[in-house]
Amino acid sequence: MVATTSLKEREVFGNTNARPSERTIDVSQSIPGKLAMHGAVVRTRRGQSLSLALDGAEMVYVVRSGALMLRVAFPDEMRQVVALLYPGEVFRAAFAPPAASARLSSVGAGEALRFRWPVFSDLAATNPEIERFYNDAVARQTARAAIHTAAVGRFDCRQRVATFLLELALRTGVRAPCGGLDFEIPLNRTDIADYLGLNADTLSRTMSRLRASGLLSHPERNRGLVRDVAALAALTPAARALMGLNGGGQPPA
Amino acid sequence: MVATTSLKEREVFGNTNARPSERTIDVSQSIPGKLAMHGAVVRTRRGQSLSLALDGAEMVYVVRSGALMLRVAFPDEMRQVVALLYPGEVFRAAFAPPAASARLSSVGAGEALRFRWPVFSDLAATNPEIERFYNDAVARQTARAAIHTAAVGRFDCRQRVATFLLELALRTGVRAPCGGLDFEIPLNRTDIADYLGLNADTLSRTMSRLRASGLLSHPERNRGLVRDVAALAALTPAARALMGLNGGGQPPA
DNA sequence: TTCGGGGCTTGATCGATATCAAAGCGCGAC
DNA sequence: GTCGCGCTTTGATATCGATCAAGCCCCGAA
Repeated sequence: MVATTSLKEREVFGNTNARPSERTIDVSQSIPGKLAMHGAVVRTRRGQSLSLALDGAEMVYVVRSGALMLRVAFPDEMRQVVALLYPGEVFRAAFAPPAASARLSSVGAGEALRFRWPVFSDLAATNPEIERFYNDAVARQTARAAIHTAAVGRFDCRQRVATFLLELALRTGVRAPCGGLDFEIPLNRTDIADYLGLNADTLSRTMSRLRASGLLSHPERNRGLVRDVAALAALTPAARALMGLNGGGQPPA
Repeated sequence: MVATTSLKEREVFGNTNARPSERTIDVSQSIPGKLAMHGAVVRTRRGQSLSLALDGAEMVYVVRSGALMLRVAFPDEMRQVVALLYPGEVFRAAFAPPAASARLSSVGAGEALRFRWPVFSDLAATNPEIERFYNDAVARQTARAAIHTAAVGRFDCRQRVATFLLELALRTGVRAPCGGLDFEIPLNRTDIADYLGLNADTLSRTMSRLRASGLLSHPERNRGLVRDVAALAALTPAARALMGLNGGGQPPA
């Protein structure tokens, strides 16, 4: 029930040498301070599952750093990562479909605030700032989900991968010395494939091609560097929509 | 600003001879009565567009009957119907991604309540019943969207079509004399294809095959009859999830 | 009645992506 | 160090669904 008071961004966004102010987006500001006083702080490791219910109560999570991932699974090994939740976004257990083996897990290391829904709901009802935060977060997430659905339903393989990379870069990237964006890729290939509705082999091939064409490089494992963000954006029809949603964070010239 | 008081379901769900009580679901009850006193009633015809903003104010719609459809479009003719909104569901303009040519339109004839978001938001803040209605509707829609995303990303053609038909049947169907479900199909082939992320030709072929196998029949144009709902459900991995979401409405034996 | 048009269906073909299989690589255990 | 395992990459092949094109059905107009 007691919250940590200050959040050290650099710890959780990987040990980049960029100062926080250089991050493309800084949403941590938008999480109302009062929330931290009532929620339990959960520090997550990569892959860790977060429970959707506790003692019969529906749970709510507010992402502070890192990212969460909602995956649903159906019979016959069919899995789909339905959403990636970045800092400032909110997950309520009722967002997960029933009877679909929904699992909420952490992508990389991070931190979230956890509440029981009845408590959170009361907080929102009595505090306009929290109410507004929740409603806005939900709306933003819904809009991002719409883009994701369209990508998965209509884009070809390269467009999907470009969409994913652009989203990650805009969300979590830092300006690299060369002027591009440097970002962590906290998902493994299988998870990315599940997010994009692709086969892992096909995904690997596609990323190899992007690397071969010079659009993408891997300064180190689990890290991506896009030198020419505009060129990457040109590969996905959703570029403008993504930039619009990501707080207009540094639209590449 | 003045609302109609009573809603005649039979008018808007097609002229079936079923009594309302026989409908699989009746969500109209769950819309708080107070909402109707503050919202403008919009009667919609098939294909009619609903504006996302009016005089600079963000709009909200609450579906009372019929259905709404949110479509996004990207360059190169890429369209995706991102969500179908059934009675009792809510749409806020901020749910639509920016710069993605989002369009909210009516599917068939129906009725919706329209609000300005600031007004709706105030109503919710001061009225717990409305607050709860909104939050629950959003959660339910998010869960349905998750299933839809998974279907579009992972299911093959037949599974997608089966999912769509089952969803429609459970949502809007009435028990047919033969024991199956009879329902209106208010979308044309192109719209269904856009919803499922399929080509219209492929969709047509798939539905033909379902018809040939006896699972589906068209008592009349724009109407579907599924005699053996369980057999249809067996075709989609999402059957259990859909039934879970649709208020447990008549899960076929 | 014929005509014309839009939506739907169906067939033939092609291509993108899934699938299967093998090899490469990184990394921790020992 | 070496082994072994899991993740990733790459190649060869199969397949499902998109595309293109023609024909059909329904309906309204003339």
